[in-house]
Amino acid sequence: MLTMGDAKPATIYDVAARAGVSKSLVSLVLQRSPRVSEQRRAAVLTAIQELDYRPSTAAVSLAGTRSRTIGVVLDDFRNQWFVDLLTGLREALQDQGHRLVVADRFLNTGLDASPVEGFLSMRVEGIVIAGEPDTDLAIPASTPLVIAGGRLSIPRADTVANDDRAGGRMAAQHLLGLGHTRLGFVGAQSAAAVERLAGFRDGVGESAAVAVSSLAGELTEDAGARATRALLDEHPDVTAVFAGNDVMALGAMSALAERGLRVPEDVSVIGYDDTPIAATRYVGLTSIDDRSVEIGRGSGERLLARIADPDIAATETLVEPRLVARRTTARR
Amino acid sequence: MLTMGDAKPATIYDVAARAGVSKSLVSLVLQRSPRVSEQRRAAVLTAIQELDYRPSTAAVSLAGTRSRTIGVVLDDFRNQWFVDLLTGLREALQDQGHRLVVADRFLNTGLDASPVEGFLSMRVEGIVIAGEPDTDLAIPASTPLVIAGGRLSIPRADTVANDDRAGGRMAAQHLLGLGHTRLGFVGAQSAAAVERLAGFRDGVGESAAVAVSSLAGELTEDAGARATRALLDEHPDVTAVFAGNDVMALGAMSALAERGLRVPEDVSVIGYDDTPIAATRYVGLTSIDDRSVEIGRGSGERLLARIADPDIAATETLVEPRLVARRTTARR
DNA sequence: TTGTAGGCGTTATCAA
DNA sequence: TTGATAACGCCTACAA
Repeated sequence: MLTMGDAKPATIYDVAARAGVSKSLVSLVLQRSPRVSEQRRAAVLTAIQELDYRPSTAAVSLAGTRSRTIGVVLDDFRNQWFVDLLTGLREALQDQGHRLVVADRFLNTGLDASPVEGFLSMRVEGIVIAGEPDTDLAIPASTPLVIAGGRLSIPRADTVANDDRAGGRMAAQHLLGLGHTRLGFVGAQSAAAVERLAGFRDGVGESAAVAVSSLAGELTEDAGARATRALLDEHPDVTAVFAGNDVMALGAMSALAERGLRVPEDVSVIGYDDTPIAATRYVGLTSIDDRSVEIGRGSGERLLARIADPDIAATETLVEPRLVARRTTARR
Repeated sequence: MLTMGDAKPATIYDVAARAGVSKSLVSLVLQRSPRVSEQRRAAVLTAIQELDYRPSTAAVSLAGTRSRTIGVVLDDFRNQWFVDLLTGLREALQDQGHRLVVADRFLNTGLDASPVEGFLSMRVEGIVIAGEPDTDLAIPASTPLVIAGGRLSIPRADTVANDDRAGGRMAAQHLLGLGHTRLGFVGAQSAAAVERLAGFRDGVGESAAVAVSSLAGELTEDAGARATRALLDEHPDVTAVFAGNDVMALGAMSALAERGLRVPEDVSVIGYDDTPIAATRYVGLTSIDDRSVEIGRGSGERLLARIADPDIAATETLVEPRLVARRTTARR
């Protein structure tokens, strides 16, 4: 790592002086204006190099008409799905010259009441909320907003989310295709899980029996284990379990192991979200990929559209998920 | 979620006019100056409320002497250890009125050459680099810098990192305490792994035999599996395996399963980093907790000290790790 | 305790 | 194609 000495950051004045031009000229070069002679441009560019000049974002966004900044609110950095979401957002936004600023719900509490407050102070041009938005967030109607991956829809906000119902159907079809006829579902009373179950039932149709064990509360590993134990008590004959998400699927696998049931020889297990844990070879969990990259890209595009024209009608986009077959599901 | 109408953000002028005072007075109230009459303060505060006023961070940092912003560079959002690191950093920094801005190496590429470039443009007061820093990062000597969790030390940067050697010793003592005498290590040629192995050997001393299977390259799950196979081929009698990190430990467990060896009945396994995966009940991996929260807190404190006095000597802080015993290690 | 005025580093609007 | 000059929204002496 090189570390170069530098006392105070150079300003546009320094650059102008060194290049022997006016500050306006420097500004034009910075904005890649074509109406600058090659000669002057070169002079400015080398001055910038020599002085290690970097425009102050504060000054830029204060003087300019737009901040070129998008705020992304994550519910929790621990939920890894945001990684793919960001990838998609990047593709859609930063290539268009927008800067992404991410914060989880707790990042700057104490300074700002909420990450949204902070973003508004930064005069972001738009906000992406990843996941289920807090119901008490106060976002001015004038701020373009898109909910990525959440099911709760806000009047003036675009929504881009995984098609949970379609995912449920895919899980069903996968298991039916493997010859399973006695299926179980373990989940919780969350909006997503409810949709996934609905799709699952839909996909199963009359072809098989579905036993459901759904708990109130969180979709945790522990809940997955408890729900699975209850399921097995009631329906010891199930040969496949669809879990509301990957974490619950892990819990299900623990519970199955406790009963001496092997996965996938005795019971197949399928999760949802295709988290990194599912993708490890040690776990190798068959799962439904919610296509977070796509959700991110779609969210970014919607946001750009709304920034361009704030008055367009809000849309609701559903992204088709994809099944990733691994080691935990097998032919009956 | 409430969404309030608002066309253009209110400025300090609007607030001043509404409260019937000067902008300076408003500014004083914003800075919680005690030299303001209660009466005026109240008037300003209600005006702020009514106008939904929020100071522009751009204007604040441009006009003020300090940006009150710290940049945090993560190598990759997928490495979950940054979550705890941020928790520690928050405790140390944002309570002191500093705003945290996080970026991984790719977040704003295309706009800035690197996240560091972006931070310098924001005129951050300090930078925290999480993990191993890129060797070609150009950071002005005038910017306070601390490397959190990296072993590579930079001349003028403070370093706060996990004591890998101590962690290795702990792993050894744990296994010896459980009665194991034929130990294996699977790792890779990374700085961290080398230290961990050194500590491991140190902790074992003359009490047991250590077989090493260390590959070149990355510390991946797959490498862990390959290294473990090689280890078992050479030393089929090992009863415990210490892996360079949790991901490799997962690979080790896969390889053991392939050979029909049960964990922990036949072979104990211990990882390093105490990642979320290790903490799941399904995996239940005994691991060394590198105390990322502590590293974050320590990094924040060092950074504050360096911001207060840029000329203090750089320090190197080692944080004592902690062993977390779970299901994958058992008495011989 | 409160107000006035200048400046922070840019962009934007005019002239030249 | 270039250069003055006025904003942008706030902080900070300095004055009152």
